[in-house]
Amino acid sequence: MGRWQPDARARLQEAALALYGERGYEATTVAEIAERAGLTKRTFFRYFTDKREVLFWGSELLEQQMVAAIEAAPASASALGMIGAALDAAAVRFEEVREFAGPRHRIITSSPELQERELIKAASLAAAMARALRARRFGDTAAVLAAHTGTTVMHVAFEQWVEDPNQTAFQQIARDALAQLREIASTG
Amino acid sequence: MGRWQPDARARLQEAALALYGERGYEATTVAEIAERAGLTKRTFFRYFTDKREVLFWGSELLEQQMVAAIEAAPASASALGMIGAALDAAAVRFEEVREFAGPRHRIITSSPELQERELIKAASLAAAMARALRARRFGDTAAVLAAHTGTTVMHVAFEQWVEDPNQTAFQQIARDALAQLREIASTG
DNA sequence: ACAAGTGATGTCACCTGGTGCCATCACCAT
DNA sequence: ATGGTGATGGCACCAGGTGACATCACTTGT
Repeated sequence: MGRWQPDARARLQEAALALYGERGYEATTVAEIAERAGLTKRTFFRYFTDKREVLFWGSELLEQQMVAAIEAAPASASALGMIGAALDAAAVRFEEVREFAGPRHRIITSSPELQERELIKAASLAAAMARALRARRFGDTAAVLAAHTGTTVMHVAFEQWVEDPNQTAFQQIARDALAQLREIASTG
Repeated sequence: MGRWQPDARARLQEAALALYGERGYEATTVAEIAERAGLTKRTFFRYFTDKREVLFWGSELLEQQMVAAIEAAPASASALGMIGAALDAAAVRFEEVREFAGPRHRIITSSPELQERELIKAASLAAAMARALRARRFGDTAAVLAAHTGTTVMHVAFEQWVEDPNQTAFQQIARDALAQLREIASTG
């Protein structure tokens, strides 16, 4: 056994998720989170750049996997086809963390500050996918539009998925949403 | 003449825009902004809820005008057609403030904190447009997707517009972008 | 004309998020 | 033993943000 309790980061995440859920995000203090994890405020800020970031650890991984899906898509695929592949990749990740998705989503929804952070993560994801699409030889505007469309579809699908009593697979919900988008874009 | 200098809000906005531009957003203190406007930190926070909001005054107006455009669109229009009408309305507003658009945009681009705020304003706008589309009898998912697509197109067009040496009209750039979206959504 | 009221501002104390700097302390390599 | 090394604690400090109260010029009712 090491000289400190292991997994300080994970302990901080758990403590934060619990306290944010119990008292609300704003009513929770960083000092309280740290104390619950057996650490100090100062140490909290060594693991997370701010009070919000503790809820968004792992978003780079999702980004990487979705980008990888675009890079691996067949050359014959359209821009939105590649976005579909990226959404399939996201589905895998989401199903892995389904257990925490609900509480985490409710916390984020309850705080504008946290929604802002979620939005900028989505924007970062969109930018990464846009770069990947450009690398697949799509035009600049087309790449950006398709990428942002992808995150929009992802969010719409996510909200349906996280509140779905039937536990429908994310992949299916996302595919339906993407199909609906194609429909409204081509109609009229 | 009143007992206080008039237009406190406008003075604070000007001071903030100037200081953010000169020293950068993070290096500027609310107390400095207030001092430059001949006021106090406390008064700044009576006009703006936080240090970021001073750059986003008037976003509700844009929202209202775009929503109004959707409400006024012909019943025969498609969802994206109504979004197009909303973008035309946005174009009017943007041309009015073209003078400040460039500096303001550069400041926002330079700070993640400000980008977060801009993103949540866009999300609010999208939600408002989605409500308007639902009122026009579009389905839930279609309304949300079309609305978010609209803000995406708006942002893509805005970036091209604000940096365009030819001063092309926003309306034209936005219409082109929307047409491109329709293309990528229908191809493949 | 005088008193009471009103509304924008100032003042002050305070809390919390966030950071820089240095101390500590267990373990590890030589 | 001796000297790193790396995660942590402690402390001082700044800035954003808020609540409570004071001020002060002008307005309104009588």
